Amino acid sequence: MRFVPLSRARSLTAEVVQRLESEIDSGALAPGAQLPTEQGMMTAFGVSRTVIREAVAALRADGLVTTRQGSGAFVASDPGRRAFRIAPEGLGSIEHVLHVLELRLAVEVEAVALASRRANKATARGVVIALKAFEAAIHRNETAIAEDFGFHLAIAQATGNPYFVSFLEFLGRFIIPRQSIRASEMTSEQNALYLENILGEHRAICDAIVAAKPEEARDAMRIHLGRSGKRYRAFAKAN
Amino acid sequence: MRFVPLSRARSLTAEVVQRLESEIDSGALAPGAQLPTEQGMMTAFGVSRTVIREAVAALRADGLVTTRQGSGAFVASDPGRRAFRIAPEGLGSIEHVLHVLELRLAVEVEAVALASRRANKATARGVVIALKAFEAAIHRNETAIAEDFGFHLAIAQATGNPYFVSFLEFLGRFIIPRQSIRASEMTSEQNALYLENILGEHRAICDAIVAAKPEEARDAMRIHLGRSGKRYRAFAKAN
DNA sequence: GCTAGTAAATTTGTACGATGACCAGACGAG
DNA sequence: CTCGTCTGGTCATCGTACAAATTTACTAGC
Repeated sequence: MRFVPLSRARSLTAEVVQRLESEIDSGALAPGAQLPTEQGMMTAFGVSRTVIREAVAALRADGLVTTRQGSGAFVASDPGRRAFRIAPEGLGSIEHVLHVLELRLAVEVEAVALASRRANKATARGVVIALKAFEAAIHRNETAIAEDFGFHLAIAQATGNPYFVSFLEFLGRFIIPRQSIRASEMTSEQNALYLENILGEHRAICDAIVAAKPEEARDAMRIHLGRSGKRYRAFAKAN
Repeated sequence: MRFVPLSRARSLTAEVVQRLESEIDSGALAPGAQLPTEQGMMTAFGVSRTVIREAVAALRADGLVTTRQGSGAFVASDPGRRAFRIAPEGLGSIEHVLHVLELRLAVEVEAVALASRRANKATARGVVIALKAFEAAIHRNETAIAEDFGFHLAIAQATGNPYFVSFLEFLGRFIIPRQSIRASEMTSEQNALYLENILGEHRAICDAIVAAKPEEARDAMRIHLGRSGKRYRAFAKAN
């Protein structure tokens, strides 16, 4: 018998947030429309002003509403502020991790092609330096997780498109923690071999970038991340 | 002369939120660590409890902290909950819009390849239906914006990877409003011609998917979105 | 009638105090 | 050592009050 968390007894604030969110999503509260006044919501939901204000503060943090003192609270007319999230609930499953990896592959394969075409001296140098840092960390017999990610980040920087950088930083939070297992579950020799493989793949990518060969870079990145997926799958099966 | 909002006169809540955010980002408050108590923060910041509670509610909505009644407020140990945002400030500039389009291209080019390989009967049918809906809207002489986006969404659905769907839905909010100009600025004939071009590109993509030819699909999508970028650039220059 | 200026009403922002629910640790009985 | 009980601390919710900003209504003047 497994005990489920028994209905959580969600807080009033969370309740109000969800109600208002669904009102906005359903279009009952159109963009630009004014929300009921705090007094109105107090009576409508039957809660205190504190709860209403915290709920509105949460929605404001999410970018769904804006408030103006003396005027009221309004549904954000700029629909852009809403955020992209990856629910951490399903992240335990192998399937979800691979799905995230697939999204990352899509972005990085294109990023490396852009980097090949557009890298200038400084950004290309950044990629080379990141590769060397990765190599040095391996030779110091470390897990080199940060350096690994740093290499990918350097590529994103070389695209000249800031969104690639921030998106990769965002996804990195989901990929990296999984990798951290590799230190605990492998012998030192296994780890070294594993990292040497990755280093070779990284080197191929780096060469393609400095040679300004987008198609080769694309292929190299696709191979690299494809193998990462295989490695993760094999690891997950082993546990 | 453009009047800037002169020092913003930010609310106390926003101030506290930013302070706490930087504390967390800098690592002064490590993941899992307990925040000061509400009383402590009240005296530390010199504000009332209302402000503190609203600030914490905002951070909680952002996923940075979790609160437990009777225990305290803690920095979220799961770093994954943080969201990916696109700041709407720079979105007026052409450059930023093209950068977003570039990110979208990366995701969609891969998505259409995955769809070609993995589409089953139902999802492939969804793509075809979306294409027909787009065509019908054009023949009804509409702007067909929703149907256009619907076609791309159907492809994302055909990948079987839910993250492609949600990410495209997220990006759609940034792309679509820009397109909406096309209705206001064009004559009916211009619009019809414009849409016929897009329809042809969509059809090529759809054909590649049902024929299960990933590489052709990739190329078709790359051409399609590449031209979208050109169209937007031309439009922006004209204004 | 129209405009400018002022006053009042409305609404959000902030402050303060009080009570209940919940949690963690101390303490003692068995 | 294990199990209740107690106690202090903390968040959740409630209520009231005032400040600040905006909107609306009104009034005087032309």
